Amino acid sequence: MTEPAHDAEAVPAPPWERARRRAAPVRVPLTLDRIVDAAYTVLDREGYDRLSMRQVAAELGVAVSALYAHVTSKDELLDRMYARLFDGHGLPDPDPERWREQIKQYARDGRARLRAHRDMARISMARVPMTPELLPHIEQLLAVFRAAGLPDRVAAAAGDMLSTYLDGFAYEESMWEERRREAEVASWPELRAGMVEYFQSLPPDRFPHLRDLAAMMIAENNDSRFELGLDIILRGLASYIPPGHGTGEPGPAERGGDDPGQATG
Amino acid sequence: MTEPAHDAEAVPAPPWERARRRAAPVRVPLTLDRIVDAAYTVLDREGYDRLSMRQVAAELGVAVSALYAHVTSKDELLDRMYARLFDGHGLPDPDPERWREQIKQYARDGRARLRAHRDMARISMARVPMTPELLPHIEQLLAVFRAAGLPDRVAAAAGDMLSTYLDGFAYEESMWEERRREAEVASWPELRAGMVEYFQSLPPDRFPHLRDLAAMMIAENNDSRFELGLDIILRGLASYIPPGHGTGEPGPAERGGDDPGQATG
DNA sequence: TCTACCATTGAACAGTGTTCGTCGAAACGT
DNA sequence: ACGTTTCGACGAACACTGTTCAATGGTAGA
Repeated sequence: MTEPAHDAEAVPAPPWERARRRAAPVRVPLTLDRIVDAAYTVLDREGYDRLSMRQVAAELGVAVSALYAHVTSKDELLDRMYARLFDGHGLPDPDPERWREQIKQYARDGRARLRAHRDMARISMARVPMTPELLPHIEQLLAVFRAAGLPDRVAAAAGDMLSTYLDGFAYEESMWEERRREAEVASWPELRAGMVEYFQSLPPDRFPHLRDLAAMMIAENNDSRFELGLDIILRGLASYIPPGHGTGEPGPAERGGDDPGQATG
Repeated sequence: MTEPAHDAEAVPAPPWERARRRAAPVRVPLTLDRIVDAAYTVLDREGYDRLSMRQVAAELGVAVSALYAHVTSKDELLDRMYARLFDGHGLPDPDPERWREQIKQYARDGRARLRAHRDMARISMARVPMTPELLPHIEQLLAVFRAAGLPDRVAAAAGDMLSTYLDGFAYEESMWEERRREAEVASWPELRAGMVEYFQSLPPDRFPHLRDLAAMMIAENNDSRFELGLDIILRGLASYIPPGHGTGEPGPAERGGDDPGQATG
C-alpha cells in the first residue's frame, strides 16, 4: 500500500538539519524487509502465479533490477518469505502428559500461518524445512516426541510426517480455493453443494461408497477434517509408545470412541 | 533434430501406390498421445522447470503452435500426463483380513509410479485428484476402508490422508534429488554423509536430540522411512475400528515385528 | 568542495505461454 | 480427373517472465 511516514520525509531536509550525523534520507531506503513486505502484498492480491519480481518492484515504486541488490534471485526472496512463517512460532517445553495437545496446538498454529497468506502453502511446500533458522523448531519437536516416549526411529520420522501433513493439507486447501475463484463460484458452501450433488448423481451400482460418503469427503468446514487427520497421525504415533508411559497410551485408550471432541476450530 | 524415417517417405508416392485406400501418411500424424510421450521424454531429460511447450514441440520436430490443435493449454497437457499415472493402477477387491497389506501395496505402487518420472510428484501434487477418470480409484479405496470396518467419517478422510502422504513424500524425495543434482554431489549417500556430519557438528547443548537422531532422520534408504510413515497412518486408522472386527484390530495384530512393544487395547 | 562509493536505473537478453493470419496438402464432391 | 473445401501445421508476434550490466545519480567521507 502507501508507505507509512512518507509525507514527513519527502520534503528536502532544511540546512540546519545537516548538523545531525545522519539526516533522514529523502527516499525510504530499500531494505530486504520492505521487499519481503511488498512481496507478501503482491502475493495476497495477485496469487502465487502472478507474483513476479516486476510486480514486487512496482509495488515499491522501484526498478526491477534494484531488487537484485538485496536479493540474489527470486528463489531467495521466496526463501525469505518462507522464513517469516516461523517468526514467533514455537512449542512450549515438552510435557509428556500433554504431548498430543501440544503437537495439535503446534499444527493448528502452523495451518493458521499457512492460511494467513494466499498460496503460502505452495511456497512452503517447495522448500525443504531444514534451513538453519528452523533447526530450533525441529529440535523442540524432537524433544516433545521423545519425552512422550516415542522410540527414536519413530520420533525421527514424526516431524517429517507432521510437516508433510501440514503442508499437504494447506496446499490442497489453497488449490480448492483457487479452483473456486476461477470457477467464479461465490462461496465455498456453494461449490461444495455442487460437488456433492455431482457425486450423488453418479450411477449407484458403480459408485455406492462415493455416493454414501460424498458429503463427508467434502467437509463443510475443513477444520474438523484437519483435526481428524491430525488425530489419525497422533494415534498412529502413540501406538509406538512402549507400555508404561503415563498418558501416551496407544489404542482405544483415547476416550470417546468414534467422534472425539474436536477442539475449537 | 532430424525426423526419423524421413528419407524413405520424402519421395513422392508412385502412381500405382495411389490404388491403396490409405497410403502411409508422409508424416506421422501428431496426436495427443505422441505429445504426451514427448512431454514425458522432455520431463525426464530436463526436469519440470525446463518442461516447456517449445521443448515438447522441438522433441517432436514440430512448431509450438501445432500443439495447441490437440491441447488447449500447457495445463491440460500436464493433466494428460497426470492421467497416465493411473493407467493400470488399482486395488484388488476388498479383503477385510488383509486390508492393511492391500493399502500398503497400493501406496508402494503409487510411490513407484511417481518415482518413475523425474519431478512427477510436482505435477501430481499440483492437481486435485478428483478428475472423472480417478473416481473408480477413489471408490475402491473407500470400499477397502469400509470393508475393514473404519467408521464412515474416518474412511472418508483416509483416502485424502493417503494421497497427501504419497504425494508429499514423493515430492520431498524429488526435491532432495534436485538439490543433490545442483549441489553436484555424485551420490545420495555422499550428500547424506555431509548432512549428518553437519548435524553432528551443532552445539550439543542446544541441539541434543538433533544430534542423536540425525542419522535416523536422514535415512540411508527412503524405503524404510516410507514404510514407517505408512505404518503410522495405518495404525492410526486401525485405531478407529470398533472392537469385534476380525483382523483389523488395532495394535500388534499385524505380524512382522516392527517395533515390538505396543499394547493392544 | 571534491571524490569515491554504491544503490538505483533503464535497456537488453533469452526465455515463457498463447494467439492469429497464412499457407499447403490431403479429402471430398462432382 | 478436376476443382473446392477443410483442417492442421507454420511462423511471426504479443505480453509476459527472471536476470544481467553499463551508466548514473545522490549520499558519505575526506
